[in-house]
Amino acid sequence: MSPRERAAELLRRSVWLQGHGPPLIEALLTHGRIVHLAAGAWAQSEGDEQTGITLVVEGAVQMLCAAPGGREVLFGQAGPGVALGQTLRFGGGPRLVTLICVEPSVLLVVPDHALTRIAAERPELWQAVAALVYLQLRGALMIAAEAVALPPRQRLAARLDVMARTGGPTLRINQQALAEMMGLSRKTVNGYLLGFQRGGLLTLGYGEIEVRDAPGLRRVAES
Amino acid sequence: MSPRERAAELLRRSVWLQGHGPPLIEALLTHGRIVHLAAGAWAQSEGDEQTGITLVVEGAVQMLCAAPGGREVLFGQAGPGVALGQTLRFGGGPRLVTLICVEPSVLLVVPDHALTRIAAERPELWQAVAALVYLQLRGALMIAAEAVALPPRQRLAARLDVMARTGGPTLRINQQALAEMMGLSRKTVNGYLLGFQRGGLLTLGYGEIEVRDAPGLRRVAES
DNA sequence: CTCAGTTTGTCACCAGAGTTACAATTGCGA
DNA sequence: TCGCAATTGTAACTCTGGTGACAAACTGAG
Repeated sequence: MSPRERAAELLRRSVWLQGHGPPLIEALLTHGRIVHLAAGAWAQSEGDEQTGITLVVEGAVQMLCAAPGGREVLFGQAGPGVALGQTLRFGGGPRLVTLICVEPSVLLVVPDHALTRIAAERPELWQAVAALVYLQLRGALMIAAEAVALPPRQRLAARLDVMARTGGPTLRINQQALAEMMGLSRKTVNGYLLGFQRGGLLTLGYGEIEVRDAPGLRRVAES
Repeated sequence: MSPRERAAELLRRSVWLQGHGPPLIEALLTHGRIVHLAAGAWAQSEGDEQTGITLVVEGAVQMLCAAPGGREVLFGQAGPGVALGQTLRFGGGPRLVTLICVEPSVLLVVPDHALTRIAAERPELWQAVAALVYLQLRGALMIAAEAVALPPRQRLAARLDVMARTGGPTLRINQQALAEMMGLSRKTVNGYLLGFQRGGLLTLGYGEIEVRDAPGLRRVAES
């Protein structure tokens, strides 16, 4: 299946485009651009390409966010089907989210100017964009709520549960990256993971985690 | 000044409505509803009123978010001018954000069905909604990034700086609530606040904090 | 097959935040 | 004016997680 067909399929399944029919999908594919990137590559190169909608078609990208002190903090990892919307129109400042490929990846990029062009004849596009951004807001709020409300062990369990639900039971992430995005040390994360494995909730591999009992993880998170 | 005039003024100043002119503001005021609420009252009562756009016109509301385990966690406090957009259209589940008045407040509530009605003749409304949600996303991401990247002291300083910038230098919040939304104990927060006060960064009062040196707080956050 | 680089598993030590409890202060209403 | 409730300031103790360092296991390229 060609990347374009794969992207069309992912867009058809996406929640934020539900109810808008094929024409909008067709427009996004026509005005957008398919880009192939190597592992370690920045997703947004330069120019106005850095704002708009980005859809992960194949591979996986890490999402980083600028924090005070000029630090970039890892806060998530996205696989095929995940879409990100961002814009620089408000407040200026540095880019909100940075994407870095963790493996060779294929992305569909629809820059801001392309969105404007599509919206000229299909104003309902903005409703879909609002829906997309709202879904991201939900995710970000959940992360923030977990971070302030849950102790480390529960937080880790909750995050693994979310990742397993959105990207399948096999998580391709190493413990170093996982620790970074939880705000914990690798040692601590490793300790809890081994505990979860002893409890049969998951299986640890080299650079991957196989979730075996998602409800069990949720129970840990809620305890 | 009447609440309606005050709301109109706040909407005119709002970033997310920039570039859309008075007609949209007029429509929001016409189809929306001004509600007066006592301290401690829930902002969203029931029905579909609970989704749509809510603008704080006077007073202050606490924003709570559902976390795993059925807990509601406080993650912010909003004063006049702050707008919140939410919807239940995607993914169902419980409401994303709950608003509770901390003092007698006046809100402008524009429910989902009113938005739909406005958009019927002004499709550009959805662009404004997308912008509003995007601003909220930015805020939520900053909170999440701070929570995972900064140690407690820096995190507190960063948050105080943000609050002072969005709501003026006089923060009307008690240390208990502040501790809750930072995920720290009151004792810890109290200790750092006293330290900041000794350094001349702020002044502590009964149930309020007067920020005197926002750049100083930012320096602490980035250290 | 071999080797270099990456990832995981483990240790001892220590700084720092949580907990519980109580006293002092402030604001508000009777 | 006088209490009552809310809020702030403070203490001793416990315990969890961070740090730095190292060995073992695994992967992939040559």
